[in-house]
Amino acid sequence: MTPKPDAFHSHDHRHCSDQGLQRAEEILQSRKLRLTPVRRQALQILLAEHRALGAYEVLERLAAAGFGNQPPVAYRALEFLVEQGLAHKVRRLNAFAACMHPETDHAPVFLICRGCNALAETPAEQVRAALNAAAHAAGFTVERTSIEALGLCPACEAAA
Amino acid sequence: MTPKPDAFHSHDHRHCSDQGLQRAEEILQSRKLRLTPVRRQALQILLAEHRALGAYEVLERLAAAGFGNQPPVAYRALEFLVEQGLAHKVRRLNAFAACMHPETDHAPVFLICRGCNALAETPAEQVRAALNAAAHAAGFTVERTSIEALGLCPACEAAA
DNA sequence: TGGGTTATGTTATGATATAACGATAAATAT
DNA sequence: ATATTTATCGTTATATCATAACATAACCCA
Ligand SMILES: [Zn+2]
Ligand SMILES: [Zn+2]
Ligand SMILES: [Zn+2]
Ligand SMILES: [Zn+2]
Repeated sequence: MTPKPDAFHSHDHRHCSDQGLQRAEEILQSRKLRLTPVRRQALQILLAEHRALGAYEVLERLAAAGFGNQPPVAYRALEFLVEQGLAHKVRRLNAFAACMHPETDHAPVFLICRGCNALAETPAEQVRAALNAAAHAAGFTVERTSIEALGLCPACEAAA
Repeated sequence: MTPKPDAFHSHDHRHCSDQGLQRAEEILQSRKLRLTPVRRQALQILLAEHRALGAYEVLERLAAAGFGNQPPVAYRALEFLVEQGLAHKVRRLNAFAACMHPETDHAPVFLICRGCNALAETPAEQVRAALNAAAHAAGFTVERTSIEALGLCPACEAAA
């Protein structure tokens, strides 16, 4: 079978980026929230790469684009994007990544390549279902999850 | 059915703690590695509670027990314990917890109560299997995982 | 246009983590 | 036993990640 285009396979990335922005606009409009210039720029910065960026990395680029250059500038924009499900925090990396399907599937499962730093958000209903089942067996009520795998993407695995 | 005794249910905790230390000794002896005084004390500090402790929290207690009081003292001991599978890092909390079954089941799945900070390590073969399957479908080779759920333990849920 | 609300810039500080180096203790090899 | 090597520990310094607090500016809606 043909592999789906994802972070691990070359693809027309302009498409990811443009579509990401467009969806964000729609989503926020429907929620009557504002995609202000900093937020928009922060999202574009994240969308520009299929990898997670540290807050200070985002900050540098925001500053280069004419915005403030103090940490809260980046953290606030990122916090907003995360709250709205337009970005996620990758806990293993203390870093942030744009969400690749902001409308559905909102508890992300990440695959992080330690070779090239590529980050893929994989649909994983079943992983969440299994986690919910395990939690339920312990009488635990799940509110948020972090599910992340570190390893090698196909290309880096082949190279190794 | 009767709930298993775990972090979320009252139990003879002395047992957890004593057994944890004893297993650690056996495991390290079999690997010809040393459970030095700082390492032993760090493990006891983690074993004392069914919750995750920040490195600086551990450091305070190490210092109070007569060890050095600079960050590397704690970080080194914790790093060793984590490498040996005797403790885990809880990424959502940037904190560390003793492993509750150091011999088996070595990719932990954590349930973190946001009400009382209790932390349970739950056996979750199926969660890992599902994650491995999802990764495999993307051609990704999994090396390490972080699987964590934040929510409410039975007691806190009942209280809410 | 006034007045509440939301968002941004800025200063300062807090929290988490590691690099580097010298001193000490333990294991190993004569 | 003593020398040599290796692992561990203490300490200083610094890097990295994150937020509190407050002033200013933009937006929104009477
Ligand atoms: Zn997502
Ligand atoms: Zn890769
Ligand atoms: Zn216990
Ligand atoms: Zn609880």
